Amino acid sequence: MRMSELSATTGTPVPTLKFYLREGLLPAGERTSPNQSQYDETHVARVRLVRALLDVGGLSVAQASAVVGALDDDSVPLSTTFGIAQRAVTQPAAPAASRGDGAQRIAALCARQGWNVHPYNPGLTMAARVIDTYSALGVELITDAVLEQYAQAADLVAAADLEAVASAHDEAQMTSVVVVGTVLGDALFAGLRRIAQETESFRRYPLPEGTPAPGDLYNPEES
Amino acid sequence: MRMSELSATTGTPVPTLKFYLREGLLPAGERTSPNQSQYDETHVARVRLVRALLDVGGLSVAQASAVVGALDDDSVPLSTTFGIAQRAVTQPAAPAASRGDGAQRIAALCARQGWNVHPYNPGLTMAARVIDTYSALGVELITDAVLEQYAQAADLVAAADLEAVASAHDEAQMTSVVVVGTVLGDALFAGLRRIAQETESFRRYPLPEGTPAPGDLYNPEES
DNA sequence: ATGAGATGGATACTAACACTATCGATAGTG
DNA sequence: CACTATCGATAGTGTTAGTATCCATCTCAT
Repeated sequence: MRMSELSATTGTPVPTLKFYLREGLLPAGERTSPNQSQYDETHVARVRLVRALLDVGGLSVAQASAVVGALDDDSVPLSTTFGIAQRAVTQPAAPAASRGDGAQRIAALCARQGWNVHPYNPGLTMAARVIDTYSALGVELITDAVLEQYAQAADLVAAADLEAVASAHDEAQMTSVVVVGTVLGDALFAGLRRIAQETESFRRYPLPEGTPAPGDLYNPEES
Repeated sequence: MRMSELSATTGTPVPTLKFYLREGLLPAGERTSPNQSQYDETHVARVRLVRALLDVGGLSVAQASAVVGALDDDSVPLSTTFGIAQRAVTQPAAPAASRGDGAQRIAALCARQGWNVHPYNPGLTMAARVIDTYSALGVELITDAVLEQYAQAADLVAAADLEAVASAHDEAQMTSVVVVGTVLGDALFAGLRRIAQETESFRRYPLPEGTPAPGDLYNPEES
């Protein structure tokens, strides 16, 4: 398969493919002559993966590059692949930026949940930062009860994630599922959360008669 | 309070504040003369909110602008504020882009979960798109069982979200909690999910003796 | 075999985004 | 009354994610 065919198959312009080659997102094809290369199905899959990470997962090119780098490195045991994928997709927060009690609250939550996690896990910083941000905004409604309910939900999702990983056919697919799932799972859950929020919102606060439905606020002037 | 003091209090440079004023992220102060304005605590809070949306929530300036716009518009009933916040923070996906069965699967999931949601809810598109993306990547491991576990988790989180909203002191704070919670909740859950994933991963796949711990893969050369 | 079109590699350019800097006219302050 | 601060406008900067152009091959249909 030549580059134009790779472009046609994936719907990605040739200059963009060249860009991905330059950035290391896409491995070079097999060179058949000094300026000819052959691409195959793995390249098609890789381009689709990259587009998924960028478009759906919202990663930057640099982050996506780190992710596919982890995918290509099969020397890493599966147990640690999560960490690599997580670190790749989680932007490193300013380390000493959080001077709130977020870190302690998250640590206490981990203890209550029986979570045993490495201190470098980026989720710790991420969650602590959010807690601190709530405090800084004066929103003190994120009680430990709320936090624990989030934690239970996280346990549920993590169990589902690992279940999906476990049902993979081989080690290579497992790794791929881990990496893809880490990124796409965030988006999937965010979408479901929005649906559940709306349902729960109407359950608690039914619209009075005659009030415009929320869908009527859909702004068609944006299109 | 003058602009320099607002800048000092929030740790945001004066030119940036001017930029936020231009972009409508920050309302103008009370003008005391043609070129003097007074700012108050509401401006301090607003700047902190904007920084939280941008830095922690990862929103763009345009998205943050839409969010604070929804905050400022108190003519909207609370029941629909979620929808506005959601639409503001969810990038509109290409509408006809998904030709997979993601939309049907999500619709079926909603039916099973008893979710009653407006068709314009951005979570529907978002989740459907993720499902389609999994399919396009050849990862067929997101079974309905996995999806349902995600949905249960989403219910849990949504209930916690609405619980937090319900405990707000007044309508204004409620709206604020809705908007902030929609954005920060995604980040909070993502962090907790990473922690739960690592815990669950080690539970299922314990490291063999002598294998480097995942934290040892923490790459200090990045700093 | 030969000319139209594609390819690889290099370089340069562009649009969008989030600031950042400068300017000129005025306003408040010691 | 010097001096800094402010407002509003305009312009410039650095980063990101591509696009575009060139050119010396290379391929393939005639």
